[in-house]
Amino acid sequence: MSNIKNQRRQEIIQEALRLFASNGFHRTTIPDIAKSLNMSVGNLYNYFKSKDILAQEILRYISSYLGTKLKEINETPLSSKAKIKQIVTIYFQTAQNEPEMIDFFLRVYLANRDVFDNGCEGMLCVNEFVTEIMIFFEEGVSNKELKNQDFFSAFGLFMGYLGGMVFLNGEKLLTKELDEYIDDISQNIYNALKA
Amino acid sequence: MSNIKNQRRQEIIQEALRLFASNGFHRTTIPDIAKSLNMSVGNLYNYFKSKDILAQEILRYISSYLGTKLKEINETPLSSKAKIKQIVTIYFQTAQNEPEMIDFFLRVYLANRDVFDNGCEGMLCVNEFVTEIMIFFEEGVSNKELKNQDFFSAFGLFMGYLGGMVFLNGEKLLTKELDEYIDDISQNIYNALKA
Amino acid sequence: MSNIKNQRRQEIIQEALRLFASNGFHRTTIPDIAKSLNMSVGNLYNYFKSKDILAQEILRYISSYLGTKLKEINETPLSSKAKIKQIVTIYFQTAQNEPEMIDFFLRVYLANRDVFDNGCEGMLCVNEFVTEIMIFFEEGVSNKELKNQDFFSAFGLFMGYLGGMVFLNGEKLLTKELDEYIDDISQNIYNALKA
Amino acid sequence: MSNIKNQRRQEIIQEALRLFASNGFHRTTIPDIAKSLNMSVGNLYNYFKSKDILAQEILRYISSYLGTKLKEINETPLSSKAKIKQIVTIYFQTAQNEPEMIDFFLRVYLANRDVFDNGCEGMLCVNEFVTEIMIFFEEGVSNKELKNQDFFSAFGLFMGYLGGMVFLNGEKLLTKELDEYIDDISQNIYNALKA
DNA sequence: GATGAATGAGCTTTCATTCAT
DNA sequence: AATGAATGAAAGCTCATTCAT
Repeated sequence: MSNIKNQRRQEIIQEALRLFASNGFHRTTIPDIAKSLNMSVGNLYNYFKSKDILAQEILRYISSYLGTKLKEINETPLSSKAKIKQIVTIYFQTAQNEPEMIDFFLRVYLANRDVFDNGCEGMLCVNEFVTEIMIFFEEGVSNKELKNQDFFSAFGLFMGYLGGMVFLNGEKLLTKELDEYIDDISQNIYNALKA
Repeated sequence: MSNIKNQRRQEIIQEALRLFASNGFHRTTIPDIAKSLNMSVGNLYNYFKSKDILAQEILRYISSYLGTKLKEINETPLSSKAKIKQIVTIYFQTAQNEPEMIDFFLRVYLANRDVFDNGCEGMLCVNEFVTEIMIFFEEGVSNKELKNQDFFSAFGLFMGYLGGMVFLNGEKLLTKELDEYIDDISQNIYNALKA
Repeated sequence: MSNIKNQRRQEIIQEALRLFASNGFHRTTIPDIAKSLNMSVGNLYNYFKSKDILAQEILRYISSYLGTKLKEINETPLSSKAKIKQIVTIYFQTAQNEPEMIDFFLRVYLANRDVFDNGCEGMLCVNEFVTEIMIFFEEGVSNKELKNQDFFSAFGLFMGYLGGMVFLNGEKLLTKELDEYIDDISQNIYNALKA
Repeated sequence: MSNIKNQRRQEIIQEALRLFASNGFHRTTIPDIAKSLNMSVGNLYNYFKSKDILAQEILRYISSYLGTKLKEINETPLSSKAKIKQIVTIYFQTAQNEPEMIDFFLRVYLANRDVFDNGCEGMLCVNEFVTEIMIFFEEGVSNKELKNQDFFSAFGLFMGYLGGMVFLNGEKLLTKELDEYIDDISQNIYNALKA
């Protein structure tokens, strides 16, 4: 694929991500996306052959984006406790600065399972991201900083907790800014997971 | 409203809940629901005057159902630690036996905010449920069993964590049955919240 | 028909008239009318066997009501010029005090010809009213006060002109109150028709 | 907008006008219009984004069409009396040859005020037409051919009278052809308005 | 690659009318 | 006479996708 086409694909992914995240999958139409990009509907289909496939590519993009950030954390020599705080920080920062990424998880991925049925089964499209959480966890366990338990007990805690907070924030139910919760929440997670 | 009509309303709520939970809000049509109930579309509208309002009533129903269960737990003289385990148990049992309740939260409520905009703002429709969590938490704090912190830090942990586990279960990613996670997860939550 | 039933019929006619006149024929539903009368839909159908027939009865009612008023004028020994002024006055007073009568003509009768096709063909249902205009006109002609011309040239002038003014008034386009136009318009009509 | 698309819009306007005028607004459905044009429903919505807006565009079209004809009359050096006859002639000719224009006024515009509420308030969409009547009237007054009176007294006479005649004609109540009334009616109007 | 008119199935919602009670 | 739940056809409108240019 030509470089220029590849770049256009990236632009589409980012704009569609923004729209899906703020309006939901079914309320965002292909014509909406095309118009937002000053592009014709027909041409959009030259880049992604269906709406579902576009959503799947977006999921991969997010997973890759967040995976990369987590990888940087994993590559530092910090303690598990410090890494937890870093992860929470990254997550909340992303939720504040590029809220579309987390919102896409909550509003599109979580809610429209059938869209991802053919192409993103299991963890196919969120692999990069999950892998880094797994690396973080297993290193903590082998260092004896973290308690040895089923990975998904830990993964569910991380992802559910952080997602839940972002949801509450989106609903304007929180009494403080999201980042003011970083300390409490990091501590809670650490307490839950520590050896 | 006549008793018989009220009972029919309940039947509609339960059937619609089942369908929304398994197919999502936008992929469940009013004709689908009507057909599932052997009822005409027009008559369905005699009971609920729009699809959104039907979804809102379902949300109230779930909140009331779960709120009642939590209330029973709150009224026992158990320690906070024991109550946490009870709550996790109730939640996972519900997820296994009546999965539509939890799925509705994840697939409909969480993801289609606009549906609930007019009528369920803030916590209007989930009030009963949230209130019980709040009571549980504040009693634990005043007993000095739980650490005093922002309520939403605790609420997000509970709801996000449990919801996250149910999601992973629904995705068939868990390696064990959901109820086999009860001990680990209760312990993690307790560790996170204890004084 | 029993007296009591007849009275209920009159109440229905008047309420339905009010609703049809202010919302139009198609935007007024049978359930709307029933609710407005604290009556069940089914029972309404015991009085009028279809929506169209209800509208036709209303038309007869209006024609009779206005016909009676015109008859009183015709029975006075006034000059044609004075009668014209009386007719204009009656019409505008009705438009101001019971606007539903004139509005029904404009919004329902004029616009939904098919509703009146079977049952009110020709002048079948507006007979009383038209007859009085005819009597007025022919007396004027035989007195030599009015010019002898095709009756409909005169009838169209009366009805079109007055209806047009009420429409303009309803659109809030008039710069004065409707009754302030009485003198000008009576004079114009007289000038148009006089011998 | 491309030329071809613009032309298609015109075709839609003309066909929808025909249907609305003969069946009324509510009894003419979008599928009816689309079928009449050998066009899909969806595509019709690419041209006009709602049924109401389509009706509003039709109103503008008629106002412009008739306004243009009146303008030609106004631009001749005829006396007011002669102009009145011309206007009546044009109106009745239009009613005979393109009856849909006048019928639309009577059956759609007059009777379905809510359809025109958002977009055609006041005289917004009939401006071209009304303006020419106003020019005719004011020139007559300033020439001293016509009596100086409130414009709407004159406007209501013109429009109401002519509309009323067309209605009677549509009801097949007239004993002569519409154009045989031209002389009488022109004379009546002139008598009503002359100085 | 790019355009956008065109399709048509399918959506939510409405409502005149019926009928068992 | 009275009720109102039930019917079901049909309305206005949407949108993923295609295809001739």
